[in-house]
Amino acid sequence: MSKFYITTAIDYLNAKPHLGHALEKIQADVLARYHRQKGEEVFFLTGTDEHGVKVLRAAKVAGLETQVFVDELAEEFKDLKKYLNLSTDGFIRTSDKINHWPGVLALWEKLVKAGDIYKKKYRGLYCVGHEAFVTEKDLKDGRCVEHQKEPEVVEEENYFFRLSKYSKEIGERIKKKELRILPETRENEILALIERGLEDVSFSRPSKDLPWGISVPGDPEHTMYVWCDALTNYISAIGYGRNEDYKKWWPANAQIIGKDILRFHAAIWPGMLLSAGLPLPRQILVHGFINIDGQKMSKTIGNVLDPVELVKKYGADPIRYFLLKEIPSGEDGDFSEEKFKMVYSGQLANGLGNFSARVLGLASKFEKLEGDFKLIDKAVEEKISVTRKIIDSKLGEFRIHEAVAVIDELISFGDRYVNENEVWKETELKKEIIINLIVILDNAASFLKPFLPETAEKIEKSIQWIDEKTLTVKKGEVLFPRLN
RNA sequence: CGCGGGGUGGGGGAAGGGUUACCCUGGGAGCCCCAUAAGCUCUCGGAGCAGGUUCGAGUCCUGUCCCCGCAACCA
Repeated sequence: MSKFYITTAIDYLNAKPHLGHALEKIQADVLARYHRQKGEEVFFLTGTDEHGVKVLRAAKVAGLETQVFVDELAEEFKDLKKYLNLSTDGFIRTSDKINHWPGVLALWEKLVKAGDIYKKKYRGLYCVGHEAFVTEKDLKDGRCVEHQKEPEVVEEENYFFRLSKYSKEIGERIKKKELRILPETRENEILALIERGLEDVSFSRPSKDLPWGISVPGDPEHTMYVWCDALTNYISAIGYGRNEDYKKWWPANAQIIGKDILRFHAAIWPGMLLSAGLPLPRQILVHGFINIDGQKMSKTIGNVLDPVELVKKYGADPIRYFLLKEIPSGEDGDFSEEKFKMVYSGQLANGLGNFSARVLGLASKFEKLEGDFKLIDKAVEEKISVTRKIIDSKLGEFRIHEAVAVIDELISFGDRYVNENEVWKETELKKEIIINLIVILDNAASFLKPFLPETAEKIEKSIQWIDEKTLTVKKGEVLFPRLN
């Protein structure tokens, strides 16, 4: 049995989950469920990134001890599993000293042994207000925009990782598709960046500035910076640094991330893996951002949407459906409640829900349906097999929205089939047709399972097989009640 | 300034040199009544602007206007 290891980015704990987090998790969940359905052994990982100055500050603002703060927030991210109906197998937290830290320390040592960690002096503009370095763009007339203070030039010594050494190798692996990056525009983007040559990256911060994190082995004056700390979660979670289980799962078959962190995952992370002598992930799938009513989601605008609220209001499957179908997998998309309602009533209530009710209603007129469910209409058989093929290929290309669209098309085909055959007339004589319809609905449910697990299950429960040639049907509840 | 993406019927999206530009939604007409006042058929309606390449261009090129991202060591 082949394995399929899929990860999402770990979420940074400076705020609670928003709709964008939900999108990524749901996309990953579809792939995880799909591969499970194919009979593969799947491990689906999510988690949280809990270190760094921003977390420290957010905790302070909340008036909580840092660990307490992250514990509480991490719960909210964990809860997404329940609300969004995610089939995750693991959840890793970077503050987890038992499961995560050993992997981080082991990897750091590996990089040291490879001769890729070195100390270097760094000069930068330090803003006292920020308690951090600032860059030119934070300044206006030589002063920090936020604090109206002139930054000082400060020099400090940090550990660096020799990423430059792996620049060429990473580029080649990507070009050879050993490390596949989808969609292609993202691959082009990262290749262009790599062509220019990757620079070494800073791997630590002085502990006095960053007390919340993992200390550099043998040098408590320094704390690891995010790269080695956070990226390592993908292997620490499956045992790296603790046991040999990681060899079963690594390399990841798919790592789903947002477009904002492409560089880290397609450049720094592969560099670290190469240095440590570990295989690279097979593919990186990059999603876009969700706009709300055409506007960027932002705290200042105040349009940040809470996925949990939406799920409570509309249910997990409708929200999943919208995000999967209406947001193109690798691109930016738009969410608005108005648009959501349109899709809900058009596609879910009128489409899938109504079709299901139609077919189950027609079929339930028979006490028992007997017949040869293998011997179906050529056109129906063809439609189903084409649908299956397209789903397979679309999911392989990280085009989830198109996979959903093709299932919708099958439903639409079914609706046409009902009309064209005037199935409601002389029901007895139309038994063959109804059997075909059941086959369509049954297959649609199976196709839908990774996308809308709850709905698919409801449909499947309505069709009760007695044996290969006999079934009874009971009309279930309304799948998608009308919104008003 | 630079780099990247984009401007498609009233609204939202898809396709990416080749006959009548696809889907959802909206307007109009008809069919049907099994179903969640759902379904089916027909119909209305479209490519920012200006050029160019080509037998043929939403699709390639140039210019122009507009929109949106990114600018990796963001400490």
